[in-house]
Amino acid sequence: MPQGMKFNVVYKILFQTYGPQHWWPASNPFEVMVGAVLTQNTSWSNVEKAIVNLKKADSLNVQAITDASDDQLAAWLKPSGYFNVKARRLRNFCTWYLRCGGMQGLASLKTDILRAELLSINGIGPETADDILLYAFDRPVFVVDAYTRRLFFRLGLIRGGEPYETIRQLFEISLKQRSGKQRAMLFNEYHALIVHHGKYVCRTRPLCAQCCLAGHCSASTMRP
DNA sequence: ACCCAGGGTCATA
DNA sequence: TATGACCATGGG
Repeated sequence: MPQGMKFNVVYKILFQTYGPQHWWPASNPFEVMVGAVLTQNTSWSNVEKAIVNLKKADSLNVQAITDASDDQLAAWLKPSGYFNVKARRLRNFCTWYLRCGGMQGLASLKTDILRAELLSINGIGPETADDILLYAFDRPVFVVDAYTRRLFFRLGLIRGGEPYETIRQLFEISLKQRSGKQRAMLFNEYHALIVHHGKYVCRTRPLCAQCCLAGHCSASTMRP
């Protein structure tokens, strides 16, 4: 079987195993963007606590975050870790968001331009930018994260150490034959499935057969 | 007590 | 280009 075809097969198996995931877990695009920054190298359960803090203060919006003091912002973000860094990154993001005219102005940009704009923000790297492009703007961009690298290394479809951009393009080239909207929907579900699967496999055995696909490993720390 | 999590920046070679 | 230090909380 051609290598490119295997990326389609893996999707099929994941979907048949776990079913649709309804991602991103957020109620609106701005909340997606905030969550994308807060979840950098951080478990989602910790991010949720910070999101709750912002909501309780009625501050999960550009204006409130922009108006808040550094100390106040850091206090809300505390449970998500790296709170001083993330407070600065969230502020950088909000400044950019307002300068670009909010969702209205940003939605009118072509994907390449929007991606370059996001990457110009200090604190927004490739994965965070792609989370935002895919889950807040419905753009057909594939998100590559640590789970993606681990799974596809185990499946023998990548070497694991490739640059982010190399792996992203591998997915986007292999997953073709669809319209932009259909691609966005596929990429959305695919990444969500990879993360879901990744939470239930072990991370200690580099080439654990149980962790490749279908079936959970006895060495997993998080069994369903 | 230790390991890790839905990364990114910056300094250094 | 490619490593390494650093950021910090909460759950297993």
